[in-house]
Amino acid sequence: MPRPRSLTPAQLASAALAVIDRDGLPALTMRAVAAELGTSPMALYRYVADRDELEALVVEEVLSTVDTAPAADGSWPDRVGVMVRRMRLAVGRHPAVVPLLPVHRHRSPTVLRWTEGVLGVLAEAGFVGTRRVVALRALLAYAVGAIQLEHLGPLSGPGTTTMAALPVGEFPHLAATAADARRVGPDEEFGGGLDVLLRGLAVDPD
Amino acid sequence: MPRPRSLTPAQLASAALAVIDRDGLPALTMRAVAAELGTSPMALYRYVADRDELEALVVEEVLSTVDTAPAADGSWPDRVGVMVRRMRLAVGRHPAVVPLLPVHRHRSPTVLRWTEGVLGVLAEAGFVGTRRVVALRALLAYAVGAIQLEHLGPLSGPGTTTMAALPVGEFPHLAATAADARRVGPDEEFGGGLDVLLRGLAVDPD
DNA sequence: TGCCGTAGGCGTACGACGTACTCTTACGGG
DNA sequence: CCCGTAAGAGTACGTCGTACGCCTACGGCA
Repeated sequence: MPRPRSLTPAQLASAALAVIDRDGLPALTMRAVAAELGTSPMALYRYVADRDELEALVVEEVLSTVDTAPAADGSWPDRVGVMVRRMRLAVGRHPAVVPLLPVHRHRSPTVLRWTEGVLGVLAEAGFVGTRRVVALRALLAYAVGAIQLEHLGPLSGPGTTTMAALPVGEFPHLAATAADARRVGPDEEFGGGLDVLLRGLAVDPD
Repeated sequence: MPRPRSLTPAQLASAALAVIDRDGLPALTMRAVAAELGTSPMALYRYVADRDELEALVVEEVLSTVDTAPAADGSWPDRVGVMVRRMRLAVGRHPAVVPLLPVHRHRSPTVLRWTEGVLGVLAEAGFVGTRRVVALRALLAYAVGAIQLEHLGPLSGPGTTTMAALPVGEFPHLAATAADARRVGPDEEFGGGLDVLLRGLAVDPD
């Protein structure tokens, strides 16, 4: 019988995401999101307990677009590879939220479903017990790390240029590798590393 | 002839690190660091341009303890493994700074020297061109991601317990794997994933 | 020995943040 | 039609980073 709600959590999430995409992560404030929705800052607290919960909503909004069904075709490394790439693609559409992912990852239902999907493929491939735990965590660690590296310090960015200009006497390999790195695109970088990891899983003797 | 400085950047860094270790990362404020040093907040701005630069100082303080000389003995995967583990050990002594690492990593001279060391071993092992770039980035991605996972969402933490209690109907593999995960220690988790990656590099056909 | 220029350190203050508390207001069921 | 309930707005407080300007301690020179 009371007054009905005028907003949905999804509206909150997409307003917050719009702010981030437009003005960057530091611009994500309760006031900015309220303004985006044409409401007052305090009204948001009817929907989220605090700013932290709003961030979690944003993370889930970004991740909710990934297909969590186990990939269907190909060898098991290919199938796992497809699932990891799906996660990367979803994040790539909103690069500015990257720093929020490691912090709120564990609260996301999508991550749970995605993990279940990956584990299903690994299980079919014969991974059990500790070996499956290690495989999953390695894939997760690589995905989290590589996505962050890609957006916080890309090979195409100024860091690489700086390294390429380093004194060759003190940093011979670094200077040479940085020069090489400018010719490696983000897809090649991510896919190359992922392939290395999957190959390692495939030959795992344990 | 002017008045000499009464603090060193190293003193700033270790005071900031003391604050973080004692009260956590959110407690890292200009005011708190100033209090730690018995000075006023604004005095810090004679040494750093802004809070960001203070964070960079903390990161370098933490990383400066890692031995960046190329590991000497063993096969090249063992040698690379030793260097990655050194990085993890240094970070492990100050877990609360983990969220700062991905952001300030590229400014650290220690990271530059460490990278040079790793590249040296990879070069001796025959890695050149794109293949060496991909190998380095994969190692970096794994290290960054695994260290974060370890401290932001450890296998021994509440997240794993929550997953173990998930409805078995909807998440059969996840529930089972989470139960297994409670028996995997952090060293085994990190080392296992690292070994997978190194094995993948060793069989890399390109 | 004394003074003076330089730069270090401090006090004050401002705007923006998250959010606690209180009041007002709009709705839907009797 | 009216009243109970919960939604939303207004106000305000404490904390943050840090801009600005003043005071002061020091080392070199007279």
